[in-house]
Amino acid sequence: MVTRGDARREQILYAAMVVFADHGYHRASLAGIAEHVGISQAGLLHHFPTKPRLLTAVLEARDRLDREWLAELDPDGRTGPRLLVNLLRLVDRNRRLGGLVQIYTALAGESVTDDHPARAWFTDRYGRVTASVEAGLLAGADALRPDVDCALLAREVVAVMDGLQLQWLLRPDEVDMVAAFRDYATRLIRSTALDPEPLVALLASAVPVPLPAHAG
Amino acid sequence: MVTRGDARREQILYAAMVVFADHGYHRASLAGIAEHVGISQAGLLHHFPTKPRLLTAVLEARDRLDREWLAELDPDGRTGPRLLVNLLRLVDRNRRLGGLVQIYTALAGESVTDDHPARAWFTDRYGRVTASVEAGLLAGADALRPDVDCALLAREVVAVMDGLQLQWLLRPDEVDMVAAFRDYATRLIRSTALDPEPLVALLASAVPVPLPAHAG
DNA sequence: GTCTATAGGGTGATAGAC
DNA sequence: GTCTATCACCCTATAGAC
Repeated sequence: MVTRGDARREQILYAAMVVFADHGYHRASLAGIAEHVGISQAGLLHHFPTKPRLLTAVLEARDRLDREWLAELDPDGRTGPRLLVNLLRLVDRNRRLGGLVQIYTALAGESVTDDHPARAWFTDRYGRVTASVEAGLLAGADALRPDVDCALLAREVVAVMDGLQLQWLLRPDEVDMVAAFRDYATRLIRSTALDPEPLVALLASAVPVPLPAHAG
Repeated sequence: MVTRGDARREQILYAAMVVFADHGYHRASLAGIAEHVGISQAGLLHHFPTKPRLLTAVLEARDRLDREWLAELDPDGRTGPRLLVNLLRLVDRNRRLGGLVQIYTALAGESVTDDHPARAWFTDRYGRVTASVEAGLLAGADALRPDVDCALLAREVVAVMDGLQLQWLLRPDEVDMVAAFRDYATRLIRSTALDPEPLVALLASAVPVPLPAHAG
């Protein structure tokens, strides 16, 4: 539950999300974030005492958002190859959200450096995300060919989503992540599911309007 | 050709590669790089007048290294699905190189932010890399099923390599990128090549000693 | 809860001696 | 080519008034 007194905090969190996405963590300044909110830098520090703690709060807020999206995307707890249909919808959602997704790519890349304050969080998050995808695959494993390695496959699926996102952020108008992921997921289903064609059809119609590859 | 007078420059380039990889671009300091070389910060600036120009030089040096590796990996200009065997070798090489690969992930993530000095370079590089993979696939397209979209597939392959690398950098001892990429490439060949099994066998023996997934 | 003022640290780049 | 010294800047965080 969110009390009324947290309104300013949420303003700051949102502004910090935007500024971290635009400049990364180390280049973002507290003064810049405070300016977005319309307060002074010292005023900001009243709500979040240090910069790393602001970052932590931002990442936790993103976590909550992610959980809401996943719950909304996957109300029936769909498993096995059908999971890919939900992930395709997630890719499409990320595309429409634009800059707010950038924070992951910008911070994840930055975080691989030695003692980055977000490193533990990302290490953790990848563990949870891949484990969750793996669990989804395992739960529907009876619809998959028996030689599928769900652990390796989970890492692969997450890797494809991240890698496409990086290419898309660098060239949004030339890279169609939805088309690329649909192509990937279709081939993946055909090579791992026991009864692929119904799922392939679902995938083809999962995201309402497939965009042309080079839309202006 | 490299003249003897460039020795110091190369020392600096190497040190910069290491420090950028460890800390990213913005957190790396010229003084820190200079210390690795054993000279002063002002001494460094005699060879590279500004920090962005040092970064550019580092990226260009990595480019040259990459080209040498690719030439060595692919002496016969192998194309089509066989390209994947060479890429698996590249993944293995990256694993063994450790920190020197990190510079790509660290800088690529950082570069998606608005006006990062490496952004244009990465945008360019992804264009070249995906185009080169696509060209390789197209050149061997007669060994592929006719419905394969080489452009989308090229982006996908690059995405898998990048995404796995990020996961591996965050948890080097838990993520086996070679195994994951081999698994991916095997499935990909089976679902796209007209005569997959010889290539699958090649893939299975391509990297001498497959590591156990959770080696200590 | 928000402000101004400032301490205290680090940075990229320049000037000029050797 | 390399150094020391220094400038000018930006940053996080604190102190204390309102």
